[in-house]
Amino acid sequence: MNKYPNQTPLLLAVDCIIFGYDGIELQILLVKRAMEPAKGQWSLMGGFVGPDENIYHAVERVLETYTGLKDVYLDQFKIYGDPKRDPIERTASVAYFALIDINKYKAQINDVYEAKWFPINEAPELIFDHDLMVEEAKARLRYKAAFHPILFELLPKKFTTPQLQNLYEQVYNTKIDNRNFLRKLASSGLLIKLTEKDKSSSKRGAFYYKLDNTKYKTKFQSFINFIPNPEQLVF
Amino acid sequence: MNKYPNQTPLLLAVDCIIFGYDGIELQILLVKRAMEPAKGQWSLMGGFVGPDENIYHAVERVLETYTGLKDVYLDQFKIYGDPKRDPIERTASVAYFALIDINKYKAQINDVYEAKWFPINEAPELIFDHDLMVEEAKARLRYKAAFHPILFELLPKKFTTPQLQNLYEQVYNTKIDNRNFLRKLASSGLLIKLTEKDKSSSKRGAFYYKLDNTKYKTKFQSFINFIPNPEQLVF
DNA sequence: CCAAAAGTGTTATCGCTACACCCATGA
DNA sequence: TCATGGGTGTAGCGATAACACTTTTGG
Repeated sequence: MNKYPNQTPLLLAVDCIIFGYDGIELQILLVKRAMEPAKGQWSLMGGFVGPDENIYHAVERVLETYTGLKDVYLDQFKIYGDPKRDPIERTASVAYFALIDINKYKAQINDVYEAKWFPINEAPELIFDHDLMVEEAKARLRYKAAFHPILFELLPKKFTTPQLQNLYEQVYNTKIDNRNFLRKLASSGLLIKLTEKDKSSSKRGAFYYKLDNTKYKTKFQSFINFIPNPEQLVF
Repeated sequence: MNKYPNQTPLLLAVDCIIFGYDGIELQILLVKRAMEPAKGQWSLMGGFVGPDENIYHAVERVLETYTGLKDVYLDQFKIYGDPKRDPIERTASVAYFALIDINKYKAQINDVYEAKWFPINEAPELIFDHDLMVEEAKARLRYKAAFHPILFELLPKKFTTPQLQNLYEQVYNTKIDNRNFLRKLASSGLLIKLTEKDKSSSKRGAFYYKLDNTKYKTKFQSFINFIPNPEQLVF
């Protein structure tokens, strides 16, 4: 077939900012880059979009390759296209943030890739513009999580409300009044209380909850304000 | 310099969904495509990202070429990358929606391009996946405008509150109680009342207002809920 | 004087925030 | 028994939504 004349093509890639939560801190998953340039330096997980492959498929493939996970929550938040961002060849990169259950990942650890979780504030310097991507991904995560219950994606099937509250506190770097938080949570109707308790972090134990998946799906589009005074959020 | 081996490059383009408001309806600006394929069919305004050109620069260039306008409100909302979306050659397209003052555009009319404003619900069928882009741009516009005062970008320097309310009603396809609307508007502090009246749409006349640009900038990041019950918005 | 659009107040409800103490348990 | 983290209630405030009539004026 004919082509458009006089146009300069470029490479298209995807990069993932993969967030996880270990019950204490928000983490990101990084990998040691396996190819030149910058081989051996820390980087986001990414890959080129293949011929005949659509972009979403490419991210899913990259994620599965590096983490073994499918059906992960993914949010395409920006494309980075500075002509000089990759010194080897012009490459535009579609950035996604992913939210995964860190425990599911652990089960799949794959030592082919040198991958490592880092607490969000202790991550090493990354190649190219990946540090910028991480910053912007964090901002977008905050923005979106202020109104949509996406942070549940970071938790295991069974979790406790203190865990959940701590997660919100980590993401927003703030203290939340736990009575108000639990009231909002209850009124959201998203949680189902289980009879079992988690005794690992206190003597009294905290009840496990699970997501009400039906309500989760129907309420996902709703704006639920889990964060006090979200006016300051940058987007 | 060396290149990445075995990667297939593609073309990168930008497409703009340009919204305008004539005081009555929300409109989009379309153009008759000047090249094959689909020459002569209606299309969004777009163009290829040049070598050594960053993406944002490309949109700005495209917008200025077609509308004569600079410094337009632009929001990059998605990249469309289906391998078959352009039948000639694989092209990924970064979609932006733009909000412009339709009067400024009129002053710049440029008959080199066959461009035409269409009421949003009376637009013709578009090429490729442009209809999908328009639908998704509308959804994003609604989403964002529910919390950020971006719709002011569609109005001329001087405007009346009935015009503004009608704009919100058009965008959300709903009736808004005007006492509540005006109260929210007043409490936002974004408007400065002028002494002049617009008599064009009523005998009594409606006061003109202008934006308080300082407050607009500081409040832009704030969430201002101009729409009752925004819970249903899709994003 | 009348039609047509602009402009104006009140009330009830709801959701949010601030705030401090008791409970359960293992060690 | 005590240290630790889990869990609970209330009151005041502010924002929202529902609701209808008066004002202005050109024709």
